[in-house]
Amino acid sequence: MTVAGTIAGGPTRRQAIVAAARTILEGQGAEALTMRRLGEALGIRAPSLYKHFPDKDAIEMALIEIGLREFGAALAGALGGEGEPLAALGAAYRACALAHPHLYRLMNDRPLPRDRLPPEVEADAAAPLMQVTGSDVARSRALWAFAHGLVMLEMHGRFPPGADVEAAWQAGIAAFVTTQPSEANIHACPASMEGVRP
Amino acid sequence: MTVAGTIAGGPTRRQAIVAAARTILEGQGAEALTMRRLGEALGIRAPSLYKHFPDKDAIEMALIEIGLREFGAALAGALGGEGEPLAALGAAYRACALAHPHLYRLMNDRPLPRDRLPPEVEADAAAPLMQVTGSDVARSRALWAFAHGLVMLEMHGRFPPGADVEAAWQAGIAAFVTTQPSEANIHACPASMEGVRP
DNA sequence: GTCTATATCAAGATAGAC
DNA sequence: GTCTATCTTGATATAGAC
Repeated sequence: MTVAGTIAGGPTRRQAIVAAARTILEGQGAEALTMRRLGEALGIRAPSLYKHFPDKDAIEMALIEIGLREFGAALAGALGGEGEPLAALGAAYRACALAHPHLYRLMNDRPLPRDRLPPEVEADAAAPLMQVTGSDVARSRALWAFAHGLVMLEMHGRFPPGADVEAAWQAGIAAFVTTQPSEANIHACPASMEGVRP
Repeated sequence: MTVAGTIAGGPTRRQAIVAAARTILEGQGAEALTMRRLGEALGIRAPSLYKHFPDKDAIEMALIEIGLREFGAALAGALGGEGEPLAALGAAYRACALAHPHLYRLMNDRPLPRDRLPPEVEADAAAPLMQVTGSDVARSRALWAFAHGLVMLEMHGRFPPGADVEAAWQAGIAAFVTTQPSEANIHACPASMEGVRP
């Protein structure tokens, strides 16, 4: 009964490969994640990796899946505390993205190959964004766009040195808070939300 | 008196190269813009290009400069008409970006090498974003982030097929309109705005 | 200003032995 | 499951002749 990655007794070879891939990605960026370097980090040759993954994309997809799960969990956790939910969500989004910029870009700054991803992963990651708007899809998408755009601009250094990025976050969050449809909806979670993604 | 690109009598060789580079970029994407293909499009060999530009980056910078000028002009034009300025600006931003997605990404989805760009170009392109908020820098940055984020998500197909992206634009624009500091400021253009970029 | 020839480097992936 | 050897492809850029 050795289903890959599900039993105790040390990490699977696959898991070790994914862990090493993540270290390279987060430390040196997506361009540095090559099959040769990945093999080197594991003490094996690049061709050996193909005994565990069919191609490089499969390794990247494993990273994307992990990233989406962690990111979604962090956002969900931010909604658990007290304080303005929108502000808390925004702060968590920013902190999480900036803490893992290369992983964030791998997840969110390119087309998502949905057919190579377990079906619930994407919607689960997006659930907190739906929750905070009371499942107002258009507002969730607008909010996601704001957060994603600000994170990307900040990552790429598109604001002048010394710019008050925090003030920009507050200005945007304030805009979305002010137009909230109703307080009552904020924590509502209709059954129809399952499977919905922004 | 044949200053490059400033006199009548047909395009400079440099200009022809940039024009061909733009055609490739817009038609096939940034990855397709290689020195070999660019030479091929012009009927010459790749090494000959180095007689006109020091390296590939210089050609890309020329494209970025053109793109920023055109984009800024389009945004400024959108503010000239009647109707809600924020809505007009948003619509122009989206239309312009989606009409030239590869050029847009070259301009906005990566770090901007400011030292290889004439100093006024970036601020000029951003001026309409400053104008529409009455030079509220934080709000301008938040607005830019929203527009940039939504455009990027749409370009990458991050919304489900059939998603109402237009509704997301309206939801975001509505949020920013509602929190406008004051109607009077919208068309104000203080002298201190020159050189300011979001 | 264009050419040919070449340097340099690096990527993903496969074949087949062990 | 790992290895070596190799295929295939493609990139930027330079040297030097014409």
